[in-house]
Amino acid sequence: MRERAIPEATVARLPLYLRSLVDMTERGMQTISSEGLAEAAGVNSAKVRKDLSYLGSYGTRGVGYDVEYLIYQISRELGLTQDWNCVIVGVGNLGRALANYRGFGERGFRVSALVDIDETKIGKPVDSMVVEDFADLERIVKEREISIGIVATTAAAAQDAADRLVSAGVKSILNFAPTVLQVPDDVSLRKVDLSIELQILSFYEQRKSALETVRRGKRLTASASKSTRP
Amino acid sequence: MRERAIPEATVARLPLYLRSLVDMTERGMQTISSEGLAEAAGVNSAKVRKDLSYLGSYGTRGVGYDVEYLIYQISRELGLTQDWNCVIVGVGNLGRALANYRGFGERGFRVSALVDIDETKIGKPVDSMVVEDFADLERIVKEREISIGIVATTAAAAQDAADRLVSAGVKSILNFAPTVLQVPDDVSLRKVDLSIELQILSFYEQRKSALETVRRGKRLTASASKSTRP
DNA sequence: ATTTGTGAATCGGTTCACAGCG
DNA sequence: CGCTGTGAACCGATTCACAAAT
Repeated sequence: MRERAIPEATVARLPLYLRSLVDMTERGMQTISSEGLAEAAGVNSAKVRKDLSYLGSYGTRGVGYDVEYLIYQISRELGLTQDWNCVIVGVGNLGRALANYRGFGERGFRVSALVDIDETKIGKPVDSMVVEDFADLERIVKEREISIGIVATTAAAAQDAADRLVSAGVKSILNFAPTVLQVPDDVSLRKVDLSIELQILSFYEQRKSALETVRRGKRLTASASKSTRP
Repeated sequence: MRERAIPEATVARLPLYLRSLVDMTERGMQTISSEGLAEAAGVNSAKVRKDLSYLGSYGTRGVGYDVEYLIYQISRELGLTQDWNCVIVGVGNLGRALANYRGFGERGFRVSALVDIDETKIGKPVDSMVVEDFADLERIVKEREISIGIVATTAAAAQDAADRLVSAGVKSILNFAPTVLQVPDDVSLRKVDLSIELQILSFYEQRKSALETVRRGKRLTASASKSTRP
């Protein structure tokens, strides 16, 4: 390999490899095979080899990958050799939990500001920080060189939060609010949506229960569903 | 269409459509085109039509989809016509925030138990519940017919939490701990990993900064990276 | 002998484009 | 005429399988 453009699917797995590799150094391992790394990361070894080949030829045939060196290369590729300043917008239950969450400072993400619109929260301390006014977002982003915005507002407030982050120049947003956000093409947006994850689990769980019911011979009334066509 | 096997990618989007549709009824809309639903859900209309076609032919050509009817069909497909009991394992910052999170009871997910190993937490109230002993997990799962386990422990404790959930008969697990969990094939596992999401954003953010630097003519020292090969 | 790196085959999912239907 | 439903074409990602390297 050589030359740019790492597939998105690969980018999404690199942090997983990185975590496994860090665990491995902690257990004193010097080298690791694609097979071993695959097992630790919960993927298969062909995927590991192909993914790593996009970064360069960093393995040694017959031996495997040097753990330390691979950590360095993946970190560099992911931009983790520098720290990133983040702002959490919305200091409710979730915002507070995120602010308190140790171990995402762990990989160079620093929560540099907490903002909210609620006047009763502004000025109050949360985890050795003080909640600031959402109205000051632009200034805060510029002064503290914030590059990542974490949206932890209600669904209703989330689009406004995102718009303000974007106009303050933030180009990376992580959305925890249960709503679809619109952002310009040059802004990266990822979402974490608890209730969607639960609904996906529900789908497969239901399918399992249905299967179980059939297996017990209880016979599902297959289409007692045609009900109320409008 | 007809006959089973809805693609995974489609299953993952159904909750998104459902949410948009619910918003639409609240705004009094009776019917919606694939184009309109696509816009609301942040996807394209071909995808909407193909996805919905896996559920059946629920649209009307020349008109669109009946909002209420589609809500019913998607809910049924996702297994949301019944309630699901959940247990949160690990009552730290995150576990507490999840316990307090209103609006995932909203779609029929009921937090029926909070458990932890920490004796100083057991017996204490959290959001109108009392933290129970992790040791009693099997009994609690059986008694309350819990089908979904939410792992909000530390990385170190997560595999044990998952193992115990599995042996208690739980077949759906949502993992918030920053570690890869091993579960049997018949158990559905989904994960929410804050720090991985941030690392993915970091990758694209870095790429943007690099591009910006080049654009300013500052020329990136392209491979000042071959550094410390081992 | 072992394990990487990678073309080639394959798979799942997306998008196109239009026939079919209201 | 408008919008759905769907084959067909396409595309990105996964897996296979093996030659190359040590």
